[in-house]
Amino acid sequence: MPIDKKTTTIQDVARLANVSTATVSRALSAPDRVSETTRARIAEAIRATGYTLNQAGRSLRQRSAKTILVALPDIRNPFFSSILDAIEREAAGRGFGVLVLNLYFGHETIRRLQDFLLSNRADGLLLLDGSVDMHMLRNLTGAAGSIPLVVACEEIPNSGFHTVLTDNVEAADRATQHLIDLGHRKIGHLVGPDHNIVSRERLIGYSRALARANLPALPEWQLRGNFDMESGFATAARFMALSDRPTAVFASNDESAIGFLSGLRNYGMMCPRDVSIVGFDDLGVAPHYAPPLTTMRQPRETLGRMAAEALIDLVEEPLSLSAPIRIVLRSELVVRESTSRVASIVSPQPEEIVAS
Amino acid sequence: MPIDKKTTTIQDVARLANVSTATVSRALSAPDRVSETTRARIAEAIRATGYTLNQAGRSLRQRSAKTILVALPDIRNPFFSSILDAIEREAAGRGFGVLVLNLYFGHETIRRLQDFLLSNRADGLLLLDGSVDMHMLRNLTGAAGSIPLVVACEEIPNSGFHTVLTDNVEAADRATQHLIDLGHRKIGHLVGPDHNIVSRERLIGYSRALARANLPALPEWQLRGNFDMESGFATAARFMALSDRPTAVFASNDESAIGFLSGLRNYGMMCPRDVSIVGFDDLGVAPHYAPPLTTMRQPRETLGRMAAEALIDLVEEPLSLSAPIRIVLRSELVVRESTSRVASIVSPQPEEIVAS
DNA sequence: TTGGTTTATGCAATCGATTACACGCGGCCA
DNA sequence: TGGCCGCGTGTAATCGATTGCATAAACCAA
Repeated sequence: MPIDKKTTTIQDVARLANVSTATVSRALSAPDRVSETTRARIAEAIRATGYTLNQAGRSLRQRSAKTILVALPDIRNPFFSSILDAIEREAAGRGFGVLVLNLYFGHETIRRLQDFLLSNRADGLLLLDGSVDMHMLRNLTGAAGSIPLVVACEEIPNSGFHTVLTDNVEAADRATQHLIDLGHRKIGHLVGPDHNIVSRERLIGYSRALARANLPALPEWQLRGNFDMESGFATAARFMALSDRPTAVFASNDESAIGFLSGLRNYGMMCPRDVSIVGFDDLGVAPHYAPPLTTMRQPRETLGRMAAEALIDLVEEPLSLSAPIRIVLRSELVVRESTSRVASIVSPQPEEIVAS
Repeated sequence: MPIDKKTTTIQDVARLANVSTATVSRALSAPDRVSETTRARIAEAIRATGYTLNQAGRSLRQRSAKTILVALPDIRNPFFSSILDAIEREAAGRGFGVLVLNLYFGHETIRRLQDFLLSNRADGLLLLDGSVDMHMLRNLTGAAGSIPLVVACEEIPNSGFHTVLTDNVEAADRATQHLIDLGHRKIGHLVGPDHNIVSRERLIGYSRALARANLPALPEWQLRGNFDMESGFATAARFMALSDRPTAVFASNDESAIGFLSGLRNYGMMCPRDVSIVGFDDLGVAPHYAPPLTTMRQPRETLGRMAAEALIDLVEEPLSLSAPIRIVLRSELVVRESTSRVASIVSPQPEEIVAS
């Protein structure tokens, strides 16, 4: 029960154990350089004083904070938060702390990023967003002696940064192919935000699958959205307004798929009876939605873990001047009930109900 | 474009501006104690050298890290992650960093908490979990000169800690009352984990509403679960096995409600036709579920923000030896389509389909 | 003009831990 | 026996910023 008025320092331990502070320090960070008996005496003194190391002192001297900075566009998004979770676990296992930073963009955010990195509060940056300006990043991490950086989830093309991601083109292709395999010939796509790399890649994969199967790729079947439920919901109205409607839709993520289905219900459209839909991400709710969602599952935990691993490796072993790391993970198609074989040609038309 | 081989320190700035380091330091932290002209010279020197402050140095001297530690049971849970989001915003606005820590419990976790707090890496603890041992916490934060602590979301009864939460009993009462108002007389409850305070409080609110309305409170209508979708799903089977089934259910959170509904569908039960259900939390998916979920919306953003505010106030103004802060927020009932008036006495029974 | 106050700045100690260098000692080999 | 090695330890400098105290200059009131 060491209730200390003032913090106990390494000095206190040294005094009690009758050694110098240097020896105490060594006993902690390089135990084999200290004799058995001294080590025991120090251990006892530490217990007696209730000493805990002051990280600020160590950081100052060693120029490392045992902390990584994770910058992400939206913590609330379950996709990111589960990656963050995996990152935290990995970091914890290796004795690193995790600072989180919301990226809203604008100058303020960049300044904050800079502050954290250049002020020795974090030893490396794990970036879960590809839309940060590449040159700015290079300036930031290149300055002040090369701060380790790993970009995860999204890619910054031609940047040469270390990257851990999934192959979105290939996965989108496979998702679309699944619909093709079910006999669908008219396949739409809920596109993500314009500027977003991931959304562009998924569009490419979708187009590639259609092209390979010689299927029509009508521009009006590419319904633009924003990766969130609200925009998926809004998209449903535009979908219903189409004169020639797809029988299946590949949504660029689960959230937009869910919003879309929610919107379609207001028109009396049933999934998969009237429209098959395949999503992306396999959110927690996907297996319990109505209907359970067919979706591409990204290995989120693996992704977060490997990204954290890579970053911490870089932090601990800064000698890596070799080629940039590039880890590409494979997503897995999870077939549930939101996709089915295309209905016979003369399927019953849904009642046309006005949206609420 | 200050590409620095070695970090630039306050010394470099001082040299260039022809002043002492003391003056540079003051120019940064107490600008009004430095003359107009000197300040300008220093500002210029800072720009020229690309100086950024070394937080480790400052922390060491000032014994404060400008960082708070947020400890939570599960980052992936959208409920927590949106609170975390609000916390981060508030902290960012006040110049504080946010360290996150997953609590898995067991000795390891406690040790990590301790490390962070006692090592000067964090100035205060924001705890989003009521199940941490109170005495241990008091030891931790009481030792080493009183580390500020705010408990949010959940309460640690009789602990006297500063707390920000919602009134779960009252909200659960109101949710149940909503079902009563719709004419339901047989109302079940998906109970959360036993040891969890929140889940206990919601059970109390449920019971209170039933008692007030003189409605039966059969023990077998309290279906135990775990706050997650899987357990909600599993609960559906037990529900179906009941000889006398409730016509409405108050679920202790949205996730279990969703899992439960998902399970019920396998038995051909329709919501709200056969069972009305009200959830808790208003997760993002709630308005877009099928059916859209009636639920109690907790003011998550407000809660996170206020908790962060309170904690940072305490960190910055440690003189508060007054009464513990206690902020109780009110939740809001959001009525959607998962609840409806009770069906007429002789409602058509659902086909009994075997669960898949 | 004088004594006192304010303002702007510098000097140097300090925060707590790490680590380069040095030293003493025992053992080993030639 | 002398020289060398390596182990265990201590001494003291160091990391970068802050701050108590001192001082000089400027200002003001009498």
